[in-house]
Amino acid sequence: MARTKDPAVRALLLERAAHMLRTRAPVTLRTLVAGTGVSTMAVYTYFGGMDGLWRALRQEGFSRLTARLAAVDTTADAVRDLAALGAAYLVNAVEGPDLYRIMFDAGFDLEDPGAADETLHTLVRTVERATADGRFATGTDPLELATQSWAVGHGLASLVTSGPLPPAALGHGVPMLTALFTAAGDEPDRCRDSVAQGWAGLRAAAP
Amino acid sequence: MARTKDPAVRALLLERAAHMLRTRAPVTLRTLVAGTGVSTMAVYTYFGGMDGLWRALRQEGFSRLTARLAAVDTTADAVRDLAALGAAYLVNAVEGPDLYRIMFDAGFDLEDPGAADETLHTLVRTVERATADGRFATGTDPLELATQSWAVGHGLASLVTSGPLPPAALGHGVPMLTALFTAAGDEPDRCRDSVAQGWAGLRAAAP
DNA sequence: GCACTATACATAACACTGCTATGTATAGTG
DNA sequence: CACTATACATAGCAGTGTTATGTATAGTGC
Repeated sequence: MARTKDPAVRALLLERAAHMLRTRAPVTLRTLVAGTGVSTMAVYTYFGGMDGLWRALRQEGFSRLTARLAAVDTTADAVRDLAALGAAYLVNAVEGPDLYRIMFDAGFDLEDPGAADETLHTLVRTVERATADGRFATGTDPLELATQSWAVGHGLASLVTSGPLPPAALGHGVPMLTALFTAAGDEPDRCRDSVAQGWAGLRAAAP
Repeated sequence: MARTKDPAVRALLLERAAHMLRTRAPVTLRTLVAGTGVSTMAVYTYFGGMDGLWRALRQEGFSRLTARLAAVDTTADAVRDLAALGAAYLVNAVEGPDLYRIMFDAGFDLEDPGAADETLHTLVRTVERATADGRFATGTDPLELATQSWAVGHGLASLVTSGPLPPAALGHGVPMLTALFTAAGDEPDRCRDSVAQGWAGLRAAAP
């Protein structure tokens, strides 16, 4: 019926935008398309405008985060895995601070609102596994504990990437998660070990 | 030697900017001065440009936060006070979400970098008091626990004001702080009581 | 008291932003 | 193969923050 869109162009613009964000170059309509050969109109045909580009970029951020969390391997120790997920979350944030910042900007409107839920769901499932293994009290609400773990991760990631806290502050994740999991019923010493192990698998989370 | 600046103009612009932020009106150079009688140049003489205005606005955000925390009354129960400070922090964030968001934007460059430290120091002093009262273990690092409490507060505040979590999620602050303080050595039941009491003084924190 | 000067402030133009109206070439379809 | 809907380029628009220029005025040395 007519010319069809080239998905490669969309991917190129998205990749270039992410790169410019990483190198702290100002991402504007004209600077984005400069050098790519495509015209400014491409942004409108593929994203419907700059707002659409930012939305797609937020989506991209969640996709990368999801991939990061999926790369964390599952072991017999669910509490360890939970800590490993937390560490992976922080690594993702500090490696792409600008992309991470954008993910939580502008009223949080995404192309696919389920993307954030999926991230949270990974945590929920791991909490359920830990509870099934008898690590947490039987009455534990998985969504509640997962949300609290997320808040801890986001709090640290945000304060570090924003500037007020130095990168070393990410280490607070260990005692904080340990406190959270212990309060949920895990045996203190064992919990400390599990969290420490999961935290050590911090490098393994990088693809 | 020459004409002197009128501090009232500066305060007026700052107040108006904060109001426009609160009412979600776009804050731009021209919309800011529109109707005030002053010209666009005023922004440059008083703030050196829009960047300076944003910096001053961030400063204003920290000032209001500091005032909020100072309004929290000190009781004999330091752990209760610590929870009350956390609640006040959250109230401040949800009552002025846009101002709060700005506080942690743009690389965190403030006019007075000590403003954030002062906020944190309020928490540090309260932790020290709780430790002196025998609530926390003697080896407790006040700055460490204060920072962790801040991370909890900021994590919740940020996720709620950004959208992913509903306002009701602020209630997670109770179990989270309880877990943190219990891990620091406080007796679980007593801690729960203290935190609940501090959290109840949530309305009292409003000036 | 007064000329002098440095400063606050207004006006207008500048380069830039995202966006849209218009025109053109082309890929898919009957 | 003609036709049409669509991708895309070009150019102009209103808006942004910033800066150059001019003017009036508040403070200071005499």
